[in-house]
Amino acid sequence: MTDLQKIYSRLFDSFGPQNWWPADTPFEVMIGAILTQQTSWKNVEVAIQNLKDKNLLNVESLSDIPNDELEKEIRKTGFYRQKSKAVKNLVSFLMEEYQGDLDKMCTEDRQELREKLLSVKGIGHETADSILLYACIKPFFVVDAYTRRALKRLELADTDDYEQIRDFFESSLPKETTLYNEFHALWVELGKRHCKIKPLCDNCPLNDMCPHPSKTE
DNA sequence: ACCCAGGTGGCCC
DNA sequence: GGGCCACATGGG
Repeated sequence: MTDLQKIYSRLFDSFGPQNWWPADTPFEVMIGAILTQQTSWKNVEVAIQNLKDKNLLNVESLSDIPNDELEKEIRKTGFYRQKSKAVKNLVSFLMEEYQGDLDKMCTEDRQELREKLLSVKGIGHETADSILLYACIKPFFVVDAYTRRALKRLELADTDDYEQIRDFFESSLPKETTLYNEFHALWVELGKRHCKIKPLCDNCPLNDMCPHPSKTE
């Protein structure tokens, strides 16, 4: 059993299945992925509900809505001017490349699709991979800040580079979307429980795996 | 009055 | 290829 498989087992046994992404449709996943950038999910839920209440959570409406009106709906998620532009950029991309058809987007070659998503302004590595994994169900491992900090803490990775860490996961684990899905969600759950600082936390399922569990800086 | 949150892009060297 | 920085609201 590899270190990563062991960690996954510990997290799964402690926190249980996370059943991500919390959304009703793949389109909702994509918009949520942008809105949750550097923002707690609680605030994103409000914004998503605002959009749903006004029947704005679809490609056509978000294509037509003026930027300042969209900003109002998503204000609570922070960085709302940037995120509003990112959402508009994404729906423009969807319309131009796939006539607004998400299924069409997801049938494209996975590497090419990733490159295209990354070329959309406002969509970076994590957002692109979140869309690929949770909206298109393609095996890309999503790496977030929690994951990087924990890997470094556990001395399993000596880099901060996103692509290297993603490659580490993808080459160490079976290429299963359900595994990638749960694993990333479990890292986030670990982070939410404040297991990100040294020592990871009280009752953290990974504490005894830390190289220096009682080191005091 | 801090610090952090399921990041990203634009600079600079 | 890194190291800063602005971006913005809400909750502890």
